[in-house]
Amino acid sequence: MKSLNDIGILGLSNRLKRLSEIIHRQTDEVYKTENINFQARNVPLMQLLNENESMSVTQLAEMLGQTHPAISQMSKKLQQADLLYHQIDGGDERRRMLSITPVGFDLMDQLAPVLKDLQVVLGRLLALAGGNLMDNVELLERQLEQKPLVERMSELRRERMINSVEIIHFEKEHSEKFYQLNRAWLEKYFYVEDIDHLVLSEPFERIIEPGGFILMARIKDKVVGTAALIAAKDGQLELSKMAVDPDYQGLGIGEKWVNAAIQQYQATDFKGLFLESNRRLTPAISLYDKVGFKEQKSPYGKSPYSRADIYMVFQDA
Amino acid sequence: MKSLNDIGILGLSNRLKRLSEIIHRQTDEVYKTENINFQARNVPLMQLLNENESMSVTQLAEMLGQTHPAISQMSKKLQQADLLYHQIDGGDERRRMLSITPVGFDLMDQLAPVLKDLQVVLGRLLALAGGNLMDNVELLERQLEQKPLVERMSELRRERMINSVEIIHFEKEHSEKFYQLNRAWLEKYFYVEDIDHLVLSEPFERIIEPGGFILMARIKDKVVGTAALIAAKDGQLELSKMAVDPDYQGLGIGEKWVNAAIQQYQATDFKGLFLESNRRLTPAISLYDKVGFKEQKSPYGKSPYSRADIYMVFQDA
DNA sequence: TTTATTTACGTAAGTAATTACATTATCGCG
DNA sequence: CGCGATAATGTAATTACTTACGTAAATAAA
Repeated sequence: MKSLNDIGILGLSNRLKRLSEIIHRQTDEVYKTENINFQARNVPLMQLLNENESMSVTQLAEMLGQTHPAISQMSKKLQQADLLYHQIDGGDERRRMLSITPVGFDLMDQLAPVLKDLQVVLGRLLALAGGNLMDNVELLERQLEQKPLVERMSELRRERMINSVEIIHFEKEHSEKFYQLNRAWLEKYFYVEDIDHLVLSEPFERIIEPGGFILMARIKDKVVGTAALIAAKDGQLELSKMAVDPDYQGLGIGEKWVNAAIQQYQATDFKGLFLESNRRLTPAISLYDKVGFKEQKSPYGKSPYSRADIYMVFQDA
Repeated sequence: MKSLNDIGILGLSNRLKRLSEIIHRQTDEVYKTENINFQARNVPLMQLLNENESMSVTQLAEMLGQTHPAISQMSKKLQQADLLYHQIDGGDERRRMLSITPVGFDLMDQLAPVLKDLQVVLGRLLALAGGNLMDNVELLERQLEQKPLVERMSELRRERMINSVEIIHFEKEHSEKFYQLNRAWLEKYFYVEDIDHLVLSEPFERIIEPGGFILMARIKDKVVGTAALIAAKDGQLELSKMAVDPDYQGLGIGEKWVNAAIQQYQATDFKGLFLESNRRLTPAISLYDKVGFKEQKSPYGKSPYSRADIYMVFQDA
């Protein structure tokens, strides 16, 4: 029969809980055999108060990694047992500063040698387990706090998606998709100008025949992006018609995508690569900047596209 | 303010629990964002059934490390949700074999890619944490199962006690204690013979003056054991009058104690060490054997002590 | 075969936490 | 200086377990 071990890491959480409970139960057992009438779960709280004289409920909750109701309820019971008492903080009337009573200190004194011994015993156990279990647990905790699983999951997918992007050359059957993606992009951010319609509806004639290129981005047979390298004056290429399916935006495809266009340019004899864009598209601009496009004054004067207000030239590294 | 970290290993249990809960909560969150209506806590159970077709409640409980009522309750809910069903085992009418329904399999299919991704993400996390967290957790669990904390604690104390035993030479002020310990021992196992009374009441005159030794075992100013090396015929020494305070018996003092006597013998010019005892005292006999005393036929014939029925001679290693 | 013990499972009750909500005090800002 | 936002606490309800106990089937012992 297959065990949870084979099933793997997902049982980790259960495992941790179980180990925690074993330690808990066994520690309780130790106190019992020592004739100390006290539950293990209260010990960390008492220890903190023993070290710190007096602390508020939320402070304790934070340090013990529990919710404040948990501490509130514990403190209530411990106060009933005359082990703790509280005073209202002078500065803040909401705050109840908890402290240990004389009875509580007696208990702690009684507990102290047992705790010391437990420390030794557990220390030895941990040494057996490589010694860094505590650190590892803490590390994991911090990591998960910084970046929760949900986020890590979407990162993984994003990564996978980026890896699965293929760059292919334009074929006749892509014409419609080319038109759709670009039109959708234009309508989202600007409006479709006459010159757009002209170029988009006849990509082969307007871009490829004059010596340019069109690259399509494909993820699992689905075309999700376009980019065109159009032959311009002075033997230069213009990067243009970059559009990505909205469903796949923000996934980091962009960078891979622009780099593919640059490579394509570098494989040709053209002696310059530039693009025109709009300052409003800050994510795009910063991406261009990142891969090596730097802003310059346009040598052409006014662009045929009214939306263009920035001119960037690729600087070979 | 001092944190739980400073307080140390005793917070381990809490830490583990907390980490477990974080993973749990975050995994739940992942399912939610994936629009899978399922709780993380049920996953290991479903996985086991997915791998194994059908299992009984107690089998599942054992493999998942939970109690059978927990599984019973879970299975009830999962059956209500039409994810599981049960059949009564042909061979054993008490046993309810749980299996996944078609609806359940659909869910598992839906879950599968998410689980795979989670596996990857957690795998990376664990790699960060050194990679052997799982093993360490498992190791600790096994260790604690084999030898619980209570036992480890008493081992620690025993160790400490053995270390704190001091061997000192007999002084006049020990006379009374010497008498008491030996008398208590005799009364417990046998009865006090006349010759005992003679020797015990005048230790200095009867043992030390004729060239023998008396060693006392002391733990923190408390004398807890006696042993005498009595000069016998043929230039031999007889180990005798070994008595340990009942409160300190069974703590492993004995061995240290006998070895001290042997060392004392070896520091002298006596050319032989033997003892007489009774076969009923099996723990003592096996201890003597362990440190190097071997049974022989008594060369003296009948011992002056009627309780003696075994004669053992120390064999130098 | 009868009888005692063990095993499989369920139900009830208890526990230690949680979330959700209510209350009151403090803070910050126009 | 008032007034909404935030913070500190408590209480209630919920949850996911646990232990304790009961029942019935299976097994071992007499």
